[in-house]
This record gives sequence, structure tokens and C-alpha cells, in this order.
Amino acid sequence: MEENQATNPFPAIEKKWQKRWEENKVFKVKLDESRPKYYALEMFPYPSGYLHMGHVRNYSIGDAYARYKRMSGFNVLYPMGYDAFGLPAENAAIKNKANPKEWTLKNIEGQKKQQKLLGLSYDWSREIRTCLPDYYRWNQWIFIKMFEKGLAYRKKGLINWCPDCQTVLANEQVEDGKCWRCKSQVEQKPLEQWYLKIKSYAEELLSELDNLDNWPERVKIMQRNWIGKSHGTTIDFKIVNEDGSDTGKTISTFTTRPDTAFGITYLVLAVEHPLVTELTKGTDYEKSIKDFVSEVKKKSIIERTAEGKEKTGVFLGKYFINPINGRKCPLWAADYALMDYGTGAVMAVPTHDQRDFEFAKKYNLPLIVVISPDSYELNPDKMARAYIEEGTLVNSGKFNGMNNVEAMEEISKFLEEKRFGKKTTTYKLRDWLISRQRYWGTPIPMIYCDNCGIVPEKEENLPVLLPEDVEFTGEGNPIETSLKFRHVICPICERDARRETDTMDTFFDSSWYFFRYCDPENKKEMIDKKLADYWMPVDQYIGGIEHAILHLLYSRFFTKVMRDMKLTNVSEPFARLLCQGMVCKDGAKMSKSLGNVVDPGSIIENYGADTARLFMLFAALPEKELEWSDQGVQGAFRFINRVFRLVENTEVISLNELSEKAEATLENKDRSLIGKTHKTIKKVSAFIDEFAFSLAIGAIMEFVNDIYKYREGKINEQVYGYAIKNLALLLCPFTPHLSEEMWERIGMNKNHKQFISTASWPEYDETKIDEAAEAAEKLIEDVRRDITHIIELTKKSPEKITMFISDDWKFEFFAMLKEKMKETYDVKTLISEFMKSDMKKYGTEISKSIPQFIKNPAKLPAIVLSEKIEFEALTDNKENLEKLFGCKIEIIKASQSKEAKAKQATPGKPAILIS
RNA sequence: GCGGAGGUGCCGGAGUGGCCAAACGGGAUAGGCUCAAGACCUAUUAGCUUAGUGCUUACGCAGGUUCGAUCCCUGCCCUCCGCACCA
Repeated sequence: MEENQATNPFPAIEKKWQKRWEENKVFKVKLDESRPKYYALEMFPYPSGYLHMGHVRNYSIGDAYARYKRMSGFNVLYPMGYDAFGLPAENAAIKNKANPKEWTLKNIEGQKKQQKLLGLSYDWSREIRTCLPDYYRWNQWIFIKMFEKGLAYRKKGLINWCPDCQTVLANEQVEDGKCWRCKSQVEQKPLEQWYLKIKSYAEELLSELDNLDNWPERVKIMQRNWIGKSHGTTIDFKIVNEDGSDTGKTISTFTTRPDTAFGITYLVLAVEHPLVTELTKGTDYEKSIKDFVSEVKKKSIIERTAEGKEKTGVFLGKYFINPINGRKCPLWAADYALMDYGTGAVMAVPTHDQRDFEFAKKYNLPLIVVISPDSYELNPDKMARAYIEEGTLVNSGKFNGMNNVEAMEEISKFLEEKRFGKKTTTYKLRDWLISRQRYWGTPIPMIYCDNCGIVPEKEENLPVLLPEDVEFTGEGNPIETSLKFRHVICPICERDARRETDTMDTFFDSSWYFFRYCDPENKKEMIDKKLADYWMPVDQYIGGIEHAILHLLYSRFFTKVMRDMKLTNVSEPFARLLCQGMVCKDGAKMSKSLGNVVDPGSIIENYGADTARLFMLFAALPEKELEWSDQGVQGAFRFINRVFRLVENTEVISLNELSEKAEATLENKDRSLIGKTHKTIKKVSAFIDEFAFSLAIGAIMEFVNDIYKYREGKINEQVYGYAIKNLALLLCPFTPHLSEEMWERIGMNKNHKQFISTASWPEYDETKIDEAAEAAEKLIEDVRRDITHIIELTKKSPEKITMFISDDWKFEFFAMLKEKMKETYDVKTLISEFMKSDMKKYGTEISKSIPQFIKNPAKLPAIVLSEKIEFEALTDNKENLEKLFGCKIEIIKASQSKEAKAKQATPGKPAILIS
């Protein structure tokens, strides 16, 4: 759209307003108890250096809503910041010898510039950059607090290791066995790492999901699945030797099916289970088991968990006693038991569990049926699959004959009474591994002292600054190359000690940044409690679905931790959540790898930010996928121009209020426009409330069409001014620059300080919505169009016009037509008479005009008039009509289609005919 | 496999028993205006047909309920998303 640039006034207009907003600090907010607060927030971006369409969409949605709320009288906190720590900066350092800090800060500047070009109404004075010590010192501070409370701890365990990123990953960051960022295969390694005890909040994180009424259902479901609560029973088994002699060891298993306890025929341990080596040490089985274990461990997670993969296992040479029936069964190790779920051991009931069934068949382990279907009998030798439906207990001692659902409760009660086990709840959620062996992150403020052990840094020594004297070789953690950093004095015994060189997961940074926006410059505290309690929770949070688990779960966890530390009173950080859909082009997600990206910069440059924003909001509802369309962008641009033309010349505008007296004398078309103004305000407000921006914009477009129609006739300055003023207000959330410009041009911004951005959102008056006037207007409009059409057609084929009659027109209207025809035979005069007349008195029920007046213009023209009543009148005036249109007129009766239709559909039976 | 969301015309999307060939907006096509483009105005935008009317086929597919279904019920298919050897 090269030609746009020469004539497109918007880039200049946008720049002008952006500058004025900034100079006048229009969007700066502070605590104000007199107004209700509203906290609108978009997920802060990672500063990769450029904005993509997904960002633009995210911000367009957020800004529209923030502006709407601001105009509606709320004290709106709407901030922006940067999630500035992370691997890309470090990778750039390795690749290009760039300094991660400079690289990041430069990218932030670039991104910020683009955000400013969009005209987003952020309070920039609250900007946050997580890579700056002012911010990350509070990461360190709260980490120490967590350590003191036992919520942060160090543990050795099998961890996920990404060989490409050269660091460990949290479970949440492993997708499909691959690294969430670089997609390389994740390995398992035993390492000692820092963890946060998110698991101790599992129950609350789960149960409070039910109160998040304004979160998308699917996000809640994903979190529920991730937390993965299941109720069951732990059963303890004595481990015995082949001859039945006690080994002195026991093993517990977790099951959700205690009703099947009599059907246990073997038990499997995860290969990582400590008992596996313990029990086999020095036995004949030692070597074969070691081989098996190392074989399994060699396999990747993918291989081990692949669908339909055959399960493998090995007998441990030991047995156990099922306490419920005293049965001695073999103990196995198998790859299908997972160390990190339940107890790392599975009690196997092959008849009633598909996995156990397959395993038992393969290794020839016995099968005992304990649940019988009601209609037939199960034969363990002939079963092709496990029976997992409901049934009646058999082979289960005193529980025989009981329904299995009932038996779950009864058997676990029995086990508990006999102290063979107890009811247990488990969660799939595991503690959050937060240490990373990377440079560009918050240093973990811990010290290793040979004397005192693991000691936190003293609070007054915070922040522990990231060292600058490091080398980026691509091997190992760069921080370790800084000797100055590593060496430290123990805060307790003051001897030489070693500083932790791991840094924090960047998700740590983003788990509480929304608190910091409330009080970004506080040097003394993480956040002032009063400010936190004023602004929090975030009333509306907007971001991509990709964070449904990771960031959104961590943030909820942090908020609860902070509440328990009395830093805030809120329990849930985000009251309402919106996950916007993807931006697609040619049917696929816009992505660099597919090469179907459209650069927001070029759109802003060629059309302006308002066009980009309007298109984004108009093209699809926020949650839905948005298909990019160049025509759509042009459509948005055309619309903006169309609106702009309304104010290019403003001499017909008056901003004075209409007096009651003046209002009483208004014509129909004026009343109609006032009514439409109120109606549009009502519609747009309701649509924005439910985030139906595309529909809100559609309603505004309709309104603009009406204004244009209104302009064709005589204009009442006040009525027109009222419409334009409200149009500007309604558009402000979507096209703020255009609105400001309109506001100024119509004289609402007297001293360059009365911004529309802070003006009040218009209110509508239901009583002003004048449907009757509107309908009358529409009718006149239709008649006018029809008559114009007739004139055109008579020019073409003047020999004959046929008039048709239908019941759509009211008698009064026809009478008027008749009346007018007595006076004049001039079509133009007739039309203008129509235009001037007060149609309201001709009835409020005039609702429909002549539909599809003439379908084929090449054929004879026709005018459709009301049947019955008017028929006579019309024949009366046949001559006049002929004179009027200057041609022959023929009158034919129209058929009663509706009634006929209803009758047709009602052979014999009564139909309800609504008309 | 389990769980969730959804399938309406070129697109975005309304509609939740008759007023629905389907609101509203966008786009497209044609005509007008214009030297021309843009803008603007008007009409058309499932098919056939008519002077208007009408008819046929239509709201994922197949049945059912009903005088009548896009809307209610049943079954099926498809798409998208999440989880996935979770004991």
C-alpha cells in the first residue's frame, strides 16, 4: 500500500497524540480510595527484540478493555514490563559475543518503541525489567524467606536435563519428553537441586480452582489434570523370602482400587525404587536385575512411555504377603511402574487392570477374578482383556457378594482397622525444581560453608549481583568462571565459603511481577502491603493459552505463599482470565519457521496503529483463532477514513445540549438518530463487557452508516454533534488516536488537556431509543430508495409500470401518498415531502418495507403497496399515478402467501399463526 | 484411550421451536458518479423460475419428537486443544 503513505494522515496524527499523552502523563495512576480500582494486565513479554502479531493482538485486547474501564470511572492500573531473564540472551552471548545485559536492554528498547507506536495506555512509570537488581533482589529475598520456612529446599534426585540448554528443567517444562523451549530430547540425571514445595499447596491450588468463575474452563481442567489428585488406599506388604521367612522389610503401594485387593497376584517396583537394589544385593538375581535396570534407564522418557509399548520386567527373587488374604506373591521390577507417582510400587491385579493384565500374560503370572459382571461369568484363562467395569465381588472372603463400588470403601476401612494400610490422597503435582545451571537469571542467594552447611546470604547483602567478569564458552555454567563471585565469606562463621552458582528458573521472576507493578519503586520491601491490597488481585489478565499450567500455576502458588507470609491478603492473583486465540495466516499459525508472518511494524507504518488494532479486534472474538486477511486490514483502514471524513469539516456541529423545547420539535429523522446513538451506546457497552469486541465494532460501523444517511438530508447541528461526540467516545477503546483527533476537531479538547482518553464513557437513556421514529425513518428511506429506483427505471423503459399491493404498508401511509399526489405530480417534490413529513404519527408498527422491491431491474419496475385497504385507494388514483410516473400503470392483487403457507403445513390440525 | 471445546452462507459471527434463505458487520460482484484510480451512492451476494408470487436444496451426517426444527432428543462423523503406562 505504497500509495497510502502519501495521503494517509494517520501516522502523523498518531504520533501527535502519543506525544501529548506522554507529556501530560495521561495514563499515570496512583492509589485513589475514592474510585473503584481496576487492574488490567497482559502477560509481560520476553524481550526478543520485536513484536509479532500475537503481541499486537494481546495488547489490542487489553488496551481496549483498560481504556473502557478507565472511561467508565475506574482507577485503572495498566502496566507493562519485561520478562528479561532467559536463555536467548545467553545464547546470543555465546554466539555473537554479545553481553546478555546489553543485548536484553537493547531488545527492550526496541520492543518498547513498537509498543509506544501502538498507542497503548500503559502507565510507563511502573515499568518492570526482571533482569535489573532492583527487581531480582526481591526474588532473592523471598527465596530466603521460603528457605527459612522450609518451602525452598535442596534435594538430590532424578531430574530432567536438557542437553541443548545445558540445564535442568522443571517437570512443567518438559513436553512430550522434550524441552519446552528448544524441543530437544530431555535426559534424566541424578543431581542435587533446589526445589520449591509447591506440592504442599496442591490441595489449595486444586480446590480454589472451583472459585475461579471467570477463568476459562479448559485452563482450570488443565490445572486440575496437572495437579492430578486421586483418592485411594496405601497398602503395606511384608516382604518375605521364597521359603516364607521374613526379610524385615515392607513395601507400600498406592491404589485407587482397594476393592480388587483380593486379586493381587504380584507386585511391581519402579526400577529406580531403592528396594530393587537393596533386596537383590548379593543374591543370584543381582546381576540380571542390574542389567535390566540399566537397560531401562538408558531409554528415554519417550521410549519408556510410548503408546502401546510392550511392558518389560524382571523377577526380584523375593515375595510378599498380601495381608488381606495371606497369599504369597512374587515381587517384580518393571518399566511401567513410575518412581515419582504414588509410592513407586504397583500392586498388580491383572484381571481388573489392563496394564497388569498385559504384563501378567507376558510373564505368565497368575490371574484371579475378584469382580464378576452381573450377566456372565469371567474365566481367567479365557479373558482377552481386563474387566474394568462394575460388578460383584467374588473370591474376596467376607466381602463376597458386595458391589465393588461399595467394597472400595469397606475394604479400605477394613485395611485401616487391621493396620494393613490407610486411606491416602496423592497428587501428580511434584515440587518445582527451580535451579538452573545458567548465567542469565537471578543468582540463588545461598552459600555453602564447610562449617555451617547451607546458609542464606544476609538480607542486608542483597542483592547478590550477577557477576560481569564471566566467560561464555558454551560449556558449563558461565557464572563458575567468575572466581570473585564464587568465593564468599560465610555469613555465620565468617570463614571462606562458596557461593551457589545456580540461578533461578525465569518462571520464578514472572510468578509475582504483577505484585511489583503495584509498588515498583519500593526500595525497602518487595511490595507495600497497603498497595498490594488496594490493587490486587489482577481483575483481568490476558495472555496465551500456552501458560495455562506453568506460569498460571506458579503465580497462584506464589500468591498463596506471599499471603501466608502476610505480604498480602489476596489468595488468588487473577480474578478473571482471558486466553486469546492464535493469529493465523493461510490456515496455519503465524510463525517464522512457516514463513507466513506479517510484521506489525509494516502495518503500523503503512496504515497506522488504529488500523492494526481495529482489524485485530474486529476480525475475530478474542478467544478465537484469528485468520489474517489483507482485505480485512484494508477494510479497517477504509472504515477509519470514513469516520475521519465526518470530522474533516465540522461546521455543522454544535455541542450544545438540546433544550427540552427544542427536543419536542425535532423531526423524525433527528429523533431516529438520537435513538440510534443511545442504542449504539447500549449495544457497544454490553458487547465490550463480554469481550465481544468484533460485535461492538460492528455496531459502531452500523452507527456510522446511519450517520452518513442522516447527513444526506437536513442536519440538525445539535443532533449531529451529539452523534459525532458519542461516536468518538465509543471508538476510543479501539482507535484512540482517531478518537482524540475527532475530539479535538469537534472542539471538545479546548486546551490540549481534555483528552478523550480520560473522558467519561457515555451513558444511554433507554427512553431516548425511539423505535417508532427509527422505523418510520427506515420506511421513508426505503420509499425514497424505491422511488429513486423507479425514476431510474422509467428512464430506461418508460412504456409501462406495474404496481403491486402487499400488506406491508399501513393505510395511513398510503393515505399520505394519495394526499401528496393530489398536490403534486412531481416525483422529486414528492420525495422531499416524504423526507420532511413526521412519519411517527403514521404508526409505530410500520416495521417492514418493501422487501426486494425489484429483483431484476431489467424487467418491469414495480412498487409494492399495501393490500386490501389500499387497493381501492390505489385504483382511485390510477390516473394520478400514471401521470406521476409518466407511464401506464396496471394493478394486480398480490397473493396471501403467509396464510397459504401456514395452511399448507396444517393438514387437518390447527396451526398457530403468528403475525 | 481419557478429559474439554466446537462444527451456520466467501469471512467474522447472530440466532436456540413458526415472523429464517438466516441479524449485523466485513469482503466480493455489478451499476451509478468519475478522464481514471480512490472515495462515495445503489443493487446483488444458495439454485431455478416469476411481473410479484413461487419452488427446490440448505445451518457437520443419519434418524426421531412435532402440524412445523438451524433451534429439542438419539446415534454417528469430523476438527481443534489438553493429558496420557498415574496404579
